[in-house]
Amino acid sequence: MPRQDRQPESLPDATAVQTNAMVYIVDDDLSIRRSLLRQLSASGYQAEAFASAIDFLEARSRRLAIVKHPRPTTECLVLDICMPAMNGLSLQEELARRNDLLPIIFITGQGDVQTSVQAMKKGAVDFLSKPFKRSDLDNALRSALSRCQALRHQQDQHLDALRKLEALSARERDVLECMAAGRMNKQIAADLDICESTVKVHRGRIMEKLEADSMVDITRLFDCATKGTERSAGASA
Amino acid sequence: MPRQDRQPESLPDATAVQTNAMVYIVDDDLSIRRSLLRQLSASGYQAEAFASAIDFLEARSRRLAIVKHPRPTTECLVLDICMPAMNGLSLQEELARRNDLLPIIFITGQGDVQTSVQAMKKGAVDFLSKPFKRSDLDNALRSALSRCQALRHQQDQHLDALRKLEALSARERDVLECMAAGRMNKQIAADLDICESTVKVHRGRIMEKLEADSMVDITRLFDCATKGTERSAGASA
DNA sequence: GCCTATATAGTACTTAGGTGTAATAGCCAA
DNA sequence: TTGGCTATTACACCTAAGTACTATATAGGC
Repeated sequence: MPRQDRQPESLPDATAVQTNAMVYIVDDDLSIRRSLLRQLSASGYQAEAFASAIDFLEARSRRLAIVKHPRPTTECLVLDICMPAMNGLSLQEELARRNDLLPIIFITGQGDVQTSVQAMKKGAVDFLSKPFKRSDLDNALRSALSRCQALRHQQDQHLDALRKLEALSARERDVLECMAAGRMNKQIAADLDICESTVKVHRGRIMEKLEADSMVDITRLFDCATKGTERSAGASA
Repeated sequence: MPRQDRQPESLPDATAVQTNAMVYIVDDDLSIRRSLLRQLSASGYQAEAFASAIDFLEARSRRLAIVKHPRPTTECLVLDICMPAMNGLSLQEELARRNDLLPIIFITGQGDVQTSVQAMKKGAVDFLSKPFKRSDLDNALRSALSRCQALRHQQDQHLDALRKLEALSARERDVLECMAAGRMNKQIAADLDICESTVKVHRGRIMEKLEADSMVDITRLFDCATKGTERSAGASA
């Protein structure tokens, strides 16, 4: 039986991170937005500015609803802390609530220690006080976009694994769990109180549905689907 | 052939994090040290205070040299930023250079945003400005000790995997890599230009040396040893 | 009722993997 | 030089896993 081709599993190239990168700006100050747009453009990024957190969230919901799964660009957010209506920290929290892994660089006029620490604890990439050096922002952008790629790659793998597991029937999942625990067919049969030939049938279907060639593939797929989508930064409030 | 018993692979119990926990204090101000020692004691932690970063590093080197591998206690560091000779950030860097995963809670009198962000970017658990609420410190301690346990568990697994791989001969490692790539015996034989029976012999020895019962074990062990000891926090300067 | 998906079981056959024994050869250190 | 470790190959044997086909039973949807 011919197997499907395996995709080359391309890892992100660290040197070409900002190719086609998109940087969002959220700041209530028009002059700051203009200045950032200019600078980002000059540094070779695509950029889009929003005057409020609400505007940004709306645009983001719309965009994610349209393009859905295959998000081609690497992206990050440059976010002002102090804004009327909804401030930067609230926007950060809302994005986290939406499970949106968009990396955030905070910028602020009069930042205090407590706010900056709070932002960093919740996973911000950097926290720059105005006025900041252009190189500081560039470094932060590189870091943020690189993190975006890494997170997206990890999340894509996780979602792909989950999607495949969902294609299994309940019984097949039972068998898969036993397989991932390193049990042999006869042991699985005893565990589930069925006979070995049945286990073999399930196993064959599992291998087919999961597009796996070997127990190595099965183990990696299972572990990838099983581990939570761990946030790299400590998500303690 | 009877296999060795497998250890129960006990995961840290999140509710009992501070059992036997050790908290180190580094601050040049005697009154602060005394006050922290009192508070930590009252909260049920073991605590030890040092007047300078140098003192602490010396004590730590001595201790790690003696007890070596099995470090029984969960531990973290409460560290002042502003100290003569070697300040808190430098101590943080030195610990990172030593590959010491000790989680750090910074405390400071007159902290500025830049310093706090720098500390957080390098993986600090929290950054408290004096005077801070007792509950803030307690929360930070819980978070730090929990991170300590998680990191240590992860590091122990990684070191154990590496130790086992080192027991393999060069050729056995070649075969192991092919196995971890999901290759079959005949393919491995072709890859390494040896015959299949030889591959089987290597494979048997590998299973024995790695104390593995199945390809599931092999895959997990290999992946655990292969992945770098990733620092969870972004280690970008 | 018919069709489909699923779970179950059995049989027969093939391939892959693991074990045991034996033998040869190179290398290094006592 | 001898002894030990490693790598290699061969052969025989056994177990585990995978495949193919058939068959029965159940549940749900049209």
